[in-house]
Amino acid sequence: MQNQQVLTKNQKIVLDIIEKSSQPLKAYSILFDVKKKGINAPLQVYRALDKLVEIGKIHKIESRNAFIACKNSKCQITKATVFSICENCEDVKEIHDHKLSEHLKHYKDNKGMKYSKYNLEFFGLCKNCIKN
Amino acid sequence: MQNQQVLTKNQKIVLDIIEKSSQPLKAYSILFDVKKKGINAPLQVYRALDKLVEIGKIHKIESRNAFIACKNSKCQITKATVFSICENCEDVKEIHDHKLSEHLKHYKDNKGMKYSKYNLEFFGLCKNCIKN
DNA sequence: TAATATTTGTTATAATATAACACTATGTAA
DNA sequence: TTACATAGTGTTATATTATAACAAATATTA
Ligand SMILES: [Zn+2]
Ligand SMILES: [Zn+2]
Ligand SMILES: [Zn+2]
Ligand SMILES: [Zn+2]
Repeated sequence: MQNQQVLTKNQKIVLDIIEKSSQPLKAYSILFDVKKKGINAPLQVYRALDKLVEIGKIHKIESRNAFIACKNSKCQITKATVFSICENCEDVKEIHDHKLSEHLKHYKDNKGMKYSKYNLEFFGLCKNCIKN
Repeated sequence: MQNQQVLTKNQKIVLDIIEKSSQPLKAYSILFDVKKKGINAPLQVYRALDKLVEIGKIHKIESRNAFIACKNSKCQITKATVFSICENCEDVKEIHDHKLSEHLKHYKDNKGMKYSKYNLEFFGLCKNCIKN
């Protein structure tokens, strides 16, 4: 199974740092953090990121050019991602809503397109930022 | 009403070129095209793009860093966008599906977030690319 | 073993986007 | 009309994000 494959050294280092963060990290901030572990160049980070996205260990938040770890085994297979993003504090959370994902997974347009993947990003204000 | 406001010279030039294209355009390709009209620098393009996105005349395809004209008056207000993207030929279409957008518009998570906007991108293969 | 594919390390560079600042046009209100 | 505020412009410089190209090292498989 793809998401159980063995990771290489660089992939492990990069994944580790993303998993330790509750919030999305940017490629060059990851690079900065992993320099002490022997990763020196952007490409080394981007290559690891590409692979980790491909196997579903992390997701890219497209509107933010940032990467967050996935904690749900299901979207690793379906490539179906939903995020909520606070436009004030930039807090990002992955949403796992079975009903919503079923709805989207089975969505068919009238153009005959065959979908294999989707990405949905909700924007707004989180509970904290509404109060303040 | 916001989407009927008068556009400035640069905004018109940039909008014009995006509206003439059926497919999303990238900022620097827009810049290249509008140089003959007196726009010389990236910032002039990006400022026009920002404004046009803000008033809903165009949308940004986040996963592609590209901009496409909106032909639907409704998403100019709601900032609710859905796109289908062919991963083979890169054909992009905006989807206007009332049922889907109602479903998303009224979506509530259990975190107390208040959403004002969403962007959904479907990826797959278009009719043509499936055949070939 | 040899062949094959994948990953790595490295330098250089491409592509995307914003900061800062002086200036200009436009609208609003004394 | 003048004063002020707001938004847009033109420009140079720079920041941020991402990939090309190539040689060397490592892992996979036959
Ligand atoms: Zn996930
Ligand atoms: Zn917030
Ligand atoms: Zn639209
Ligand atoms: Zn296609």
